[in-house]
Amino acid sequence: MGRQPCCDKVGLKKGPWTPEEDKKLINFILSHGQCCWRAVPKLAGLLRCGKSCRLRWTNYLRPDLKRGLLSEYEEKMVIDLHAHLGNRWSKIASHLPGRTDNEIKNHWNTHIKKKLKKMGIDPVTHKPLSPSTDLQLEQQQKLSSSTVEFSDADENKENRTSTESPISDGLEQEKSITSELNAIEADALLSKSPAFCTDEVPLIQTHEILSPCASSSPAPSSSNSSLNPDEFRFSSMEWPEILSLGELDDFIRWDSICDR
DNA sequence: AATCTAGCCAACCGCCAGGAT
DNA sequence: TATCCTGGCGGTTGGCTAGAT
Repeated sequence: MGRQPCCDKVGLKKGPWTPEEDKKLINFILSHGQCCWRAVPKLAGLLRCGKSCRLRWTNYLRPDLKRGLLSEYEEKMVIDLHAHLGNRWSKIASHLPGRTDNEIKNHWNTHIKKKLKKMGIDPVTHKPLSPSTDLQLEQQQKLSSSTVEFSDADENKENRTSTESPISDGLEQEKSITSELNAIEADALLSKSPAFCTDEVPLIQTHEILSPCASSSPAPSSSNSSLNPDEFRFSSMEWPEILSLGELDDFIRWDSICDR
């Protein structure tokens, strides 16, 4: 038979997280890494669903998250990626280090959509909304000239919409996009880093968080739960408020937790 | 100063794929 | 092989805040 249910949802707290709850969750993840989200709330002393804990961690508490608005470059990346991948926010987020799918989704819905509409571009299809005026054409040219180019993918761009083709094209296209983007991102991020919204620099760099044993692994993306606990162990680091909370020794290792 | 409105964003909900039993 | 659970994903909601009246 299968496993036990994630949570019974009875008597569980919902709504905004309190600082206390955050502390408990951070404490727990710091000392045990990410594993068995179902067990986290119980062992961390939280009246929350495991799912809620995972979401809180990945979208808000993860130390490698960037804060603040998306930079102009990140915004362009999002637009280009959306044109190719559609509403696959997690895929898009995986190309933007330190950004979460939720954050990108929100930013798309609240800022980028409006921006594109203003420019006469359909945010869904990435095509002109109506017969373009000179102004709209000019704006579109500006946008396209400043966006990240996809050599192969762009050739077919005209014939498809974000909702149909990018998804239906399947994994092959995504792979090519991904490999192109990796190269593009590396260059672009490096070359732009001096002006890369300095107030959005992550509070803590990934390499400062992960212990040497995990150094061969890439920085955790929005979905890094596949890491085994030994690969995802925090090194001793400064984390105001958190490390002073104590109680860490009271927890047991994930190995034994997961066996239960 | 009080009320209303719109925008933003954190969090929830429901579905799905993959894995465990 | 069938059943069930987990983790992940995208869509949606609701509360908070700032600006307008």
